[in-house]
Amino acid sequence: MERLIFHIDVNSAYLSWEAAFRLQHGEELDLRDIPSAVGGDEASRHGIVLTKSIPAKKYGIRTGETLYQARAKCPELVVVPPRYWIYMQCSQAMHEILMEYTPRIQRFSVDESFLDFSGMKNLYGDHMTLAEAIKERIKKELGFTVNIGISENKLLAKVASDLKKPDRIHTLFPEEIEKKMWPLPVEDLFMVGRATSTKLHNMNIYTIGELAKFDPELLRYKMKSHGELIWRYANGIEGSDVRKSNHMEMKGVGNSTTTAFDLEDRETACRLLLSLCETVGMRLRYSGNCCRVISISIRDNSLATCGMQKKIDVATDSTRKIHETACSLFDRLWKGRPIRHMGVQVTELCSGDFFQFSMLDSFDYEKDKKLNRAIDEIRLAHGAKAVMRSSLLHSGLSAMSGGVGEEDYPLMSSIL
DNA sequence: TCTGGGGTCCTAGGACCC
DNA sequence: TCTGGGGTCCTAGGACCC
Repeated sequence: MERLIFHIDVNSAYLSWEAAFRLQHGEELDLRDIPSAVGGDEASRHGIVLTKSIPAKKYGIRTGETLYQARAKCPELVVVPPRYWIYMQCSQAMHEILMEYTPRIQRFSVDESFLDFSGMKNLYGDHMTLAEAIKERIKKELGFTVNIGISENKLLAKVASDLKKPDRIHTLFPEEIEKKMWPLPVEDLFMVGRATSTKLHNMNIYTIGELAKFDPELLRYKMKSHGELIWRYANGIEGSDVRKSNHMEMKGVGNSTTTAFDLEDRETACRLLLSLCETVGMRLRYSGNCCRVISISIRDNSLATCGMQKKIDVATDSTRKIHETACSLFDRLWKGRPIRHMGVQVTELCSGDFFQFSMLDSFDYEKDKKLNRAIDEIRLAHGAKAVMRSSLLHSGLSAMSGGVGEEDYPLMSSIL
């Protein structure tokens, strides 16, 4: 059957949402019209550009660079802090509009979705008219613009939505590949990042077209399966389904944070690990999973990162068990350098729906399970700060660490 | 070019088994 | 004891995405 895939991409998502929210609340200035950026707090060492406005882009400001560097390029840059709960609501509101058009939606990220309109021609007619209707409705009802890419598969639709911004609709059907996609620089291709583009340049490949016409055997030899993958992408070959993502099939859960100041002693480090483990443990239980592998990562003040993982004998969803393992990993991994950043990840998930028991462990699983469940319920109802480990009191660390920088961030909002 | 946080997948080396 | 080979598991690290 002939396939018809849309890729919807919010233009400068965080910044657009921030701007729309401010306008709705009486602010005169539209952040999208001036050089502006959403950025983290520099005092706590989170000072990077998360999203920039189109006028800011004209100054050469790039996502991910430090606010210090950004201001060097544009001294009058207006920087606003992120407010993630607003973005979640905007994302959800857009999703609800999209759902009116088709249930076949894959939320690819907070600001990107794939829609499958295959075999619905009788229902919607011309794809350009349909895309126009969706785009205008989002603009009118929610106050922000999107790009829509249209093609026969997800890869081409995604490349299409990236062509020219903002507020645009592009098609990229197979017969258009040569004209619209092949002249683009290779780094514009999905899955060609910095390391790959360097390798490709060394092979004298600079455009997607040059990659498409290159010998796939040689690419395979030099870059393994990834070489073959990007060769297929360059030729527009991709066939994955638009499928609903549900959190039951997550592969892992993690939480990491950069601390406001370097950590120099084990006690404080293990307390931070506890805070991270609280978040990971709760998300893990919320997803209905247990994990079999626990890992930590440490970035020191020289920005060197290292990690270590351990496979445990019995799958667990216990915050305490995760924390015990994390601390033992820390003791093996840490060489004493001041710590800038730490993370906890759990992987190899399996259903949490079975009885955990180990003769070798005196720890009372049933008691711990009840405790975790009770704490989770209180936090869902009253927020992360409602319950706090006594060891974290007066430590300057949050009860639950998280990337949002907001103590009262509503946990597990409707998204994902 | 030195900064965030949340993910996924792949690869290579070592241990261990047959 | 040495040499050869195949398979799996575990772990560290890299690359990519948003």
